[in-house]
Amino acid sequence: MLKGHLDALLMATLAGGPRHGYAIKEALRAGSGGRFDLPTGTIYPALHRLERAGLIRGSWSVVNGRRRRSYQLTATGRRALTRERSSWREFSAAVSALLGEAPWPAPA
Amino acid sequence: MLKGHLDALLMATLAGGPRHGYAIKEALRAGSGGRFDLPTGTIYPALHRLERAGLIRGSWSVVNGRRRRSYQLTATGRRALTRERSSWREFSAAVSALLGEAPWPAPA
DNA sequence: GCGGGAAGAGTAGTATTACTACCTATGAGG
DNA sequence: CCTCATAGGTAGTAATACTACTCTTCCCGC
Repeated sequence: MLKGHLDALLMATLAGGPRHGYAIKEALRAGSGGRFDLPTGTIYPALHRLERAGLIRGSWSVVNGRRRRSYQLTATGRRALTRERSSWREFSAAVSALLGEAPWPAPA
Repeated sequence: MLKGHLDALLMATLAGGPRHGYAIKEALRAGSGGRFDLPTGTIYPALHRLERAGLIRGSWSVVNGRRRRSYQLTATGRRALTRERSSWREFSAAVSALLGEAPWPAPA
């Protein structure tokens, strides 16, 4: 369960240049040390969602007789990724603080 | 949007001792610097869910003519919180790494 | 004595999300 | 020929956090 941060991760894989869907899946798996080995049923619908939202743009090509859909970040997507990054930093800092061992004074 | 980590946060507020629902809400708001100011429509159903799952136990009391439901962690809940903490550490480390500025080599 | 806000608990219904389970096709290697 | 990896996809489901509301009591200001 990626709990709402999937979009950011997908966009992050595209920050270095276009990739096709399957390569995104592999990049996510490799980059997370195998922790995020997402089923295609998670990846593809999410990509379609991002495309509908105008954050990424896809285009068909054929490589070795296999059709591929390559995605790249749009300008909007790039801005969204920046926002997502800082929002993640804030969010994770807050959660980490709250989850820390001793932040909760004994209630009155 | 707390994206699946709400349960862990709720349980964390109870790690220092029992609290009633509204106090949990306030603790979360204060402890997050106002970032997690959750509506009661998020808090209460989540507490009921945790209670049904046996992770927390609630009991009614009356203070100043107002009825209160105080919750405390069960033994199971305490173990679950420990697991959630380490799962969060793993998860957030992985996401932070993937979201970092330069982890994505230009695709072939 | 009255209105409004804070304390306190709750429900109903909704939108989104990531999931399982499936289907299709090609190329390479045994 | 068969299977695996590559590559893309859909349908349907369960869970989750949300909005929007209800109900009550206490306290403070006017």
